[in-house]
Amino acid sequence: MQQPTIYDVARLAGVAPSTVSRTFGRPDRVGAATRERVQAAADELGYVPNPHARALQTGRHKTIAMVISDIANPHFFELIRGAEQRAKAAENTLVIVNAEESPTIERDQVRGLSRSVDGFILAASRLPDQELRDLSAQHHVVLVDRELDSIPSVVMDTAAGCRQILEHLESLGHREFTYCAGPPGSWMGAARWAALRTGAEEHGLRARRVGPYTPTVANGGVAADGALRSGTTALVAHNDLLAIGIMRRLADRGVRVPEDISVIGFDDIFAAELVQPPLTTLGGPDAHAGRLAVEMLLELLKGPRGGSSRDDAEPLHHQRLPTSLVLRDSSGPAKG
Amino acid sequence: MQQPTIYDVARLAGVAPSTVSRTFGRPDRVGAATRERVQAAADELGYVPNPHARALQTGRHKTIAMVISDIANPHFFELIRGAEQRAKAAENTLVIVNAEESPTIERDQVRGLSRSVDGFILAASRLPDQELRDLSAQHHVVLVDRELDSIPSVVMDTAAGCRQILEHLESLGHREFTYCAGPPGSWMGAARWAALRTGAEEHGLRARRVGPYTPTVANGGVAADGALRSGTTALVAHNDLLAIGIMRRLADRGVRVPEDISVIGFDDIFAAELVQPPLTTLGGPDAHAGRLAVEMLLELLKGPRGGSSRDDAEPLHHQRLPTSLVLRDSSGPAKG
DNA sequence: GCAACTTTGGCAACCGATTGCCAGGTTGCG
DNA sequence: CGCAACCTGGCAATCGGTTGCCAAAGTTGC
Repeated sequence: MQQPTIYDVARLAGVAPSTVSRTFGRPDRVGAATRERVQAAADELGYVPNPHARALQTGRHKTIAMVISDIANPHFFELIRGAEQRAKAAENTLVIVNAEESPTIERDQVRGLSRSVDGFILAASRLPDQELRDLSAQHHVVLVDRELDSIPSVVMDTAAGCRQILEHLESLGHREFTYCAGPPGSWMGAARWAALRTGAEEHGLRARRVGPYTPTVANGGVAADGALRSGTTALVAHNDLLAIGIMRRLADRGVRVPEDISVIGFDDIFAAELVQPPLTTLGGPDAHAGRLAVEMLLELLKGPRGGSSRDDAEPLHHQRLPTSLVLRDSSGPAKG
Repeated sequence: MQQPTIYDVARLAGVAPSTVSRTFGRPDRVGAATRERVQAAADELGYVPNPHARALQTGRHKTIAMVISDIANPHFFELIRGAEQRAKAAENTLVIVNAEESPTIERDQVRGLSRSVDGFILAASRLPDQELRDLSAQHHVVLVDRELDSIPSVVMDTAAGCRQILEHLESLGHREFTYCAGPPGSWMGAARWAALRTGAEEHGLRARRVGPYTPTVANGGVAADGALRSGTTALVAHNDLLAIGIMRRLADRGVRVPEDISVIGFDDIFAAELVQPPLTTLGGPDAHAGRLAVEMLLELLKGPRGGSSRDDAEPLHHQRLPTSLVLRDSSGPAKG
């Protein structure tokens, strides 16, 4: 039960505790022979350094927290995967916590972890701007799927992505579309709508919006009904989950996809190609985003606050990753 | 940047650090007036206790780790959700780590976290028996989707569940079926096969097995081909992911489901009802399992080792949760 | 052969809490 | 009025490491 400490190791190896500490922390500060003796003793005892004791002294935990707005959303899988890989490569542990789409929970989780981790990656944070600013003033923070001031962030290139969608719709002969909005707190949702609406004109499209809806399959039903009333030929949903829910409802109501109406989602979650018809959706390099976010955070941790040279630091700040529209069967020529 | 400590609070409130500590830890040991002064000072400074310093002294972290064999498997969503809820109710934080289906990674994750958490919940652990025994001798461990010796565990009632599947197949007139096995390290997989095979006879069924396969959609292709060679009328897959992959391959090869062949999965992941045809699958109370696992672990943490009265502790040890077969369209009458 | 320099390893302070023990001040009761 | 029993709150040790500083030992150069 009781784990061995440096003192146990020191006694067994016949050296001082400080020497044991150095053997691990600064091996070059210790003679080769001694180092081996200590190593042997440590192995024999199965010594594992106590991260808390270390953190207490050094202030570094080699741990970073990733707060996910909704862990049940498959969109975050690859993000988590990528982040974990990168973290492990840097010998940091990544802990994942779930915010359940609730700002309150998110806040609590962060508070609770604030002394236990070196920094936070907030994925699709639902926290208000000001709170994020405060947070990033006190802790090391990297945002994913959200951009704010000069807080480092990595997002999918919404503008370019939405342009792809608009082009796609235009080329299929659509004259308008309806956007089924996500939750009010979603920065990504707002960005998507903004990009779609402002870009619509150039593509000769009229943009409408319904919602907001909580983006789950279950909520697709309401969203579909809401959108149908507008008599549109194309639906763009806040994300794939919502899009899939919409398609189910459409099928139930006898509306054919894509013959009667086209449906397009965001994220390219793994279920997107499994549903019937397979969903056209805007995907992005999620795993890469995860890796990048960790990398930026690690970078942030090196230079205490505000990079060395401002010129250097800037380009890292806001990363926009290229997206790609995955064409499947849920989008087709406009009816009529 | 620098977080306030009890010393800061103590100075501001004009008391000794120990009094500040007591204000939070043992409020009744401190006078009402003093308590309020301290509280006010703490609030003003935004004091948050440093969990490491506390852990160093008390040995308790109020944190429990949940190791998931593959975080990309939707099966674990609800488990995580339930566990998180229960943990939060007990004011513990739950950290989730991913083992990526690899025993090595799992081992590393556990080692790395061993001094930072009070206990582990291992979900679908891929570690060999002996290692789990060692682990549970040194730490507080609760198993999910696996049973071993007297290590506390919560699993779905495989035997009963498989009986349901067998009955279902029998009633549809099937005379045999093929089981597409999961990874070799999966205890659940072994348990499922064992239950299916031993129960087959009573239901007048002949059981065959192909595999093992890594249970992903992508691997369903090989599994389908392997199973088809056996010329079976029904396929039972290790889990829904594999089942979905199998159905895709079958569709590609022009085999109709369920007319030509029935497909049944395990877990009832959210995609199961989205695919075409919707998948018949054996589901269980995942969220409940998560809650229960945390509860058992908390219980374990109270009594250091070996409960108070053995009679009390025993019934808690192995929890088997009832499963239910969700009938959808992927299973139907045997061909011919 | 001796001064100057470099290794090597020990001492002790420190990180931020918790907690056993003790002292001073109140209160209660005879 | 005196003494015991409480109630409060402070002192100081402790948890398990890290690290600045120093001394002893070993090298090197002249």
